Amino acid sequence: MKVTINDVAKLAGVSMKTVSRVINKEPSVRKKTYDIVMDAVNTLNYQPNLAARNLAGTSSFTVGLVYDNPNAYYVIDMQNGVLSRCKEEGYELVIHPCNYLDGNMEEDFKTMIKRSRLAGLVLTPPLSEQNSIIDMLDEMGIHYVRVLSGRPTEEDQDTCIYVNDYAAAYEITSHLLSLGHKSIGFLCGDKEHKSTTERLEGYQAALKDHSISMNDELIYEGQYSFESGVEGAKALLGENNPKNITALLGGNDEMAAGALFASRLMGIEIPQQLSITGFEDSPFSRQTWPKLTTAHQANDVISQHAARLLFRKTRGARNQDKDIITTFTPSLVVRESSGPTTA
Amino acid sequence: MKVTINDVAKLAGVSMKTVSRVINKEPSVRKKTYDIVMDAVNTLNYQPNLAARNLAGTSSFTVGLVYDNPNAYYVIDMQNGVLSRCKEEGYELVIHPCNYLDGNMEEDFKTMIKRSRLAGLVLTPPLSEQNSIIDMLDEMGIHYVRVLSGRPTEEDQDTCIYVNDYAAAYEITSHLLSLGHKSIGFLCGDKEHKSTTERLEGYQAALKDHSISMNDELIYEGQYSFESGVEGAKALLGENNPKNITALLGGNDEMAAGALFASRLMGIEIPQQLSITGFEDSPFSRQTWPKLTTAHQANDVISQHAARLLFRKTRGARNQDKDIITTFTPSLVVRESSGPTTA
DNA sequence: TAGAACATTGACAGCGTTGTCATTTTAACT
DNA sequence: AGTTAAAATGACAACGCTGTCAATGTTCTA
Repeated sequence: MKVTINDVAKLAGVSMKTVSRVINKEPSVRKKTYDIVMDAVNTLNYQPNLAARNLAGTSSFTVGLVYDNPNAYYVIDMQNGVLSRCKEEGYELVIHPCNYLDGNMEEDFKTMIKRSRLAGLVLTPPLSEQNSIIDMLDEMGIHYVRVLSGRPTEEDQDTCIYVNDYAAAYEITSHLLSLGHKSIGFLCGDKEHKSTTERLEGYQAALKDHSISMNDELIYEGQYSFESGVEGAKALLGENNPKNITALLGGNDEMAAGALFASRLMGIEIPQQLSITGFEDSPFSRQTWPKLTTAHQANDVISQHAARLLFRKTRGARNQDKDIITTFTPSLVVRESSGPTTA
Repeated sequence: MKVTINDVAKLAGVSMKTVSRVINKEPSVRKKTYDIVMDAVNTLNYQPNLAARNLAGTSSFTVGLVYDNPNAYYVIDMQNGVLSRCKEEGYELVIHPCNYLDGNMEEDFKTMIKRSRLAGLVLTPPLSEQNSIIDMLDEMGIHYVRVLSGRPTEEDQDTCIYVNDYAAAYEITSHLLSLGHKSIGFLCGDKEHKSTTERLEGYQAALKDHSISMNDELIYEGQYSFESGVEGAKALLGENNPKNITALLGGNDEMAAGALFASRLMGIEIPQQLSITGFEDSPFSRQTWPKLTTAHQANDVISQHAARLLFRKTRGARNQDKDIITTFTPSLVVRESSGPTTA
């Protein structure tokens, strides 16, 4: 019933070490031997036992995905991406949600690592931006790949996957500008997040390039939540929209949805009286009314590349994956929540 | 740096087997010995190595969570619930998203099980309802716990956690009835899902108890998706709402949101002209406008109990967790999408 | 064609636990 | 106190694999 490396070895007529070499794709196995062994592997439908591999080897076959993110869509996408690569490479994934504010994060990490020695970690924002965590991991000698907001200029392409929020925000803002909007509000997330400052700078750069003067009063800092989107829209639009805002950039889809909600309460027609845009293209940007214009962020693809990058680091010479993309730029998706100014 | 069971044994002045007994909470360890060992465990901050335990032991310390569900909120909640129990009990979780239509599910399962022998599986709908899968698992001798839609009458309380959708639908429908609605439409999911028939029967029972005659034309079968909610509302409400529908029961929040969207397109005011209710109380039932009246389903708690049930089965005598709840009834949450009939 | 250099394979220990079974200690009886 | 049963502990192999290093095969050089 249970087939081990020995069974394969016996059937192939080689030592178990040779089978081990084959399944680990080690060099210096004759092509012919390789084929014989693979035949045996296939006829027996052999699956190497992960526990044994992790115990015996110096390297491990489990990777961790660490996140502290309230956005279910985001987490699922990241998870699926990493998982799909793991499956292909025979790794297993242990997920590790955590709460940065908990404080005992360090202990938490250590426990996780002791329990199952890890090949490496995929870190997602906002954890991936926390220097204290990075330092800790470096100190512990743990491999990791960070997914974070940034631009191609930042060249740590061995451990980072960048999401170019700057460019995406620039594009969305340009879209709004080309529609004729001049007074564009920005509902940003909290400034602790790198994505917030990146998106903000993209927004500002676009305005500048279109010779529109900046106005800090058009910027509202929230927390990337639906509620703060509601609050932000109320704050910015005020009683009678004194700032003559005709478009609102949501820091993410949730905030945009919140703004949509608030507009409704205030009796504002979207997009006739106000354009609203989101960010990320999560499923519910398609489930609002009207549907949100947003920037599509391919989280599943991003996380797949993050996993590939991790495997490349982890397995050194055995894996020279060359086609890893390390910078992703979310792309504009125009839907019904944005339109030309009527003014 | 790396502390093993031997280090603990040495410090405690006992054999490693005794330490093993202590960390596994085996009986027949003297209280005094137990304390000494635990002290050593704590001062050394010992964490048993999972790979070694899985390899050496007959039982395993990893559980699997299997799902084929497009709802990110649901999956995350289930995951977190199971994970929190795993953490407490020292288990690790491997998640296994799958696509039932893929066909090669069986192979898939077998591979997963071979790679890391599993203590057991937590199955979520719709997989948990698939008899072919259950049979397969029984045949393979794999422990599992199923989370599925059902009522207390069904008494497989050793392997099943029931979500009483029937009662919840009854309650929601009653809520609508008490508001004065008489012609209530139902946007149900596809009938393949047990939750669909359960919710449908609850709806029908409530109507019956209020002496309202049934009308199959008030029922639209969709797929639990936003889009099918849109379609359903259009179909039911038609050109001029010929059926005089004043309330619409969504099979889940997404369908309700879809119905909300469609109503908007048709210029129908919610809740003045039409009440709409959801099911599940997922985050976006709070992010629609108006917010959805729905039935709160505590998925995280449900999955925690599922995990506990699994552990009880798995560890037999060593674990006699008695406070496991095996039936959960989602509870009505009244928000702004439902109101009295104006007719 | 001998010998060196290199490529390929194998024997065996060891990874950190748990299971088995033997041994020692304690408790419970005459 | 002496015996016996039961409880508590320990010694050691085994889990299925990989790392190390030695052994064998192959190819190349002169």
